[in-house]
Amino acid sequence: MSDSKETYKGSNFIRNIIIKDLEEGKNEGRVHTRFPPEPNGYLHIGHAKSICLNFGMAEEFGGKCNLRFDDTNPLKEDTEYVESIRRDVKWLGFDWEDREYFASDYFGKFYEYAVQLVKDGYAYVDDLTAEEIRQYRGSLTEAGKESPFRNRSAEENLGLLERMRKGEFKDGEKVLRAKIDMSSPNINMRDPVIYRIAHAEHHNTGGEWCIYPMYDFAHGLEDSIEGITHSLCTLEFEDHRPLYDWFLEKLGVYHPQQIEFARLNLTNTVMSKRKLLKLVQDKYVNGWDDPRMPTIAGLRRRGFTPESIRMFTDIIGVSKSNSIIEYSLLENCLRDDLNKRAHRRMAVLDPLKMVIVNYPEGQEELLEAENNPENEADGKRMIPFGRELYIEREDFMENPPKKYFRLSPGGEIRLKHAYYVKCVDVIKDADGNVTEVHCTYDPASRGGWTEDGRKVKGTSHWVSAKHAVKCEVRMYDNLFTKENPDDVEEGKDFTANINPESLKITECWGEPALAEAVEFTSFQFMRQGYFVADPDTTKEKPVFNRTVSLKDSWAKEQQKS
RNA sequence: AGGGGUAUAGCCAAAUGGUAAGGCAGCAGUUUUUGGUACUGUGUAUUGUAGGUUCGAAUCCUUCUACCCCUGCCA
Repeated sequence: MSDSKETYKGSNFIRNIIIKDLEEGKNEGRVHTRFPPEPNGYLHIGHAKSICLNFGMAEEFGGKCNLRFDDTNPLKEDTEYVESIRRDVKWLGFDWEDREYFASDYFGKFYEYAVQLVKDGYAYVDDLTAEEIRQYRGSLTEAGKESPFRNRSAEENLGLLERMRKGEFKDGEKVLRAKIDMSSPNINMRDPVIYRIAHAEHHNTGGEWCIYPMYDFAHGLEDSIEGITHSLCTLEFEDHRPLYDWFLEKLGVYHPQQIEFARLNLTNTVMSKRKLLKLVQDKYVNGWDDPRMPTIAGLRRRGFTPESIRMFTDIIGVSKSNSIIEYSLLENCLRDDLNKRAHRRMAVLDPLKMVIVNYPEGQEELLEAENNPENEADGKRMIPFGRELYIEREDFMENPPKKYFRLSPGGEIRLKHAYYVKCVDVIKDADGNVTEVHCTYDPASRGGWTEDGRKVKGTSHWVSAKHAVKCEVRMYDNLFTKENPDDVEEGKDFTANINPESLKITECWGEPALAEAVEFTSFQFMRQGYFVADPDTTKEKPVFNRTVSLKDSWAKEQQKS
């Protein structure tokens, strides 16, 4: 799974650290990572970066990578998300074998740790309200002040904690806090809450608990419990690290090494779970797997392949500087992969009728076409040809500009896999719009080639009018018009930048084989782009999503003038 | 003087004191039965700024600047 992929992998600071650790014999030569999502939303391309990094490092150094659900907040989590996360990680091509864990597996252990902290005088039960705790915390520039409940005895705290656990208090009535330093310049160290009361059903533990650990308490400890050697996380947790270190040290347990890296940002894309949730809930898109979403499920439905996403994460590298990757780089990786694998088909999106005037009426023939010029093993198929065809409207111009080498009056082009045709007449309607082009074909050019070495520069795709199947085509574009979707006027949010033309539903006329397309199969519609059969597809009504267009140097050429 | 980070070409990014890799984009070509693909060539980078140390600095020291993150009983 990693031959050509290797060439994209550059050096990065995390790999360098691991190599050094290995050389120094740390962790008995083990490399053990983990991917720790909270099951409160669908995974997106940013998570893919983390997944590829964590599983990739483990694989590269003969180590292991756990899948662990960080489900410490029952109010936000759901098994629907657990299932989608499993599916997405698997689809990306990674295997956590039997190492699927949940933070909730460790609730008992966390509680013991909390008791130990209380006994050792490192944690206390606080009666302050949430609002009061906030006020007592101080600000970025001012120290906080200590809670009046901060100096309760260990015995009293122990009793209170036990009663919290038994459900004797209401939500928010009390919390357990770490006793650290209310004047620390690092706000995370100002006696952070480590347990809160929530009489809520947990997706995994049901009604067993009514107190739940905070992420900051759980995270370092679960890594410790699992024997994680390299705990890779994003930059915003950098100043939480001293807190994790504090718990680990006070509890005297195994200490994983946390290394922070920069999140992935993409142009014309929002990545935060909050914003993605809003897009789904407010119906700006049709669900988490809408092909315009940067979710793994969305990308999959759009026609992305796991290989292309992995190639992308290899190419972009890993560092600590905030960066924004051009979306086109992702598309490039996709094209690169699909070019090698997608079978070619012909489909006409904007049809113009072509009549081959010297082709006998009623005659039909089958012409041979390779499925993929990049791979002979993909075989061939037969395509019906007849007197009446459809070609792409933009492949004909009555008064062509310079450098245009498609069809024009008197000109000759090649119909891909078929014949050379010469335009002999143009039919128009009353308004002067071209409705048909009449051509003659050269029978000696069968297959799209002649022995006389004649130069025919233009090649058009086509479809037999009689045999073509009508398909629905969903043309997707960026969901946001601006590179930075958050670039909005005062008082507006990112939804103001949603591209009103991010989805255009239209139809195309495809060669007959397209009616048989199986969902999630990608094709290159020749000279157009890559398209994938949507799950909505049926034999009666095939449905394709445009994954990405082909590069179009002619369009670029035209833009210059 | 709150704390923590980051600055290398349009976008990423390597280089750990030895004289600035690579990819993408752009530009110019070659090949081509996809204006696709493939291939070739192509960048005066004052390495954010100003100093310093050194035979030698993107790397070490100091100054300044810009940007990102942190005041959830979210993760």
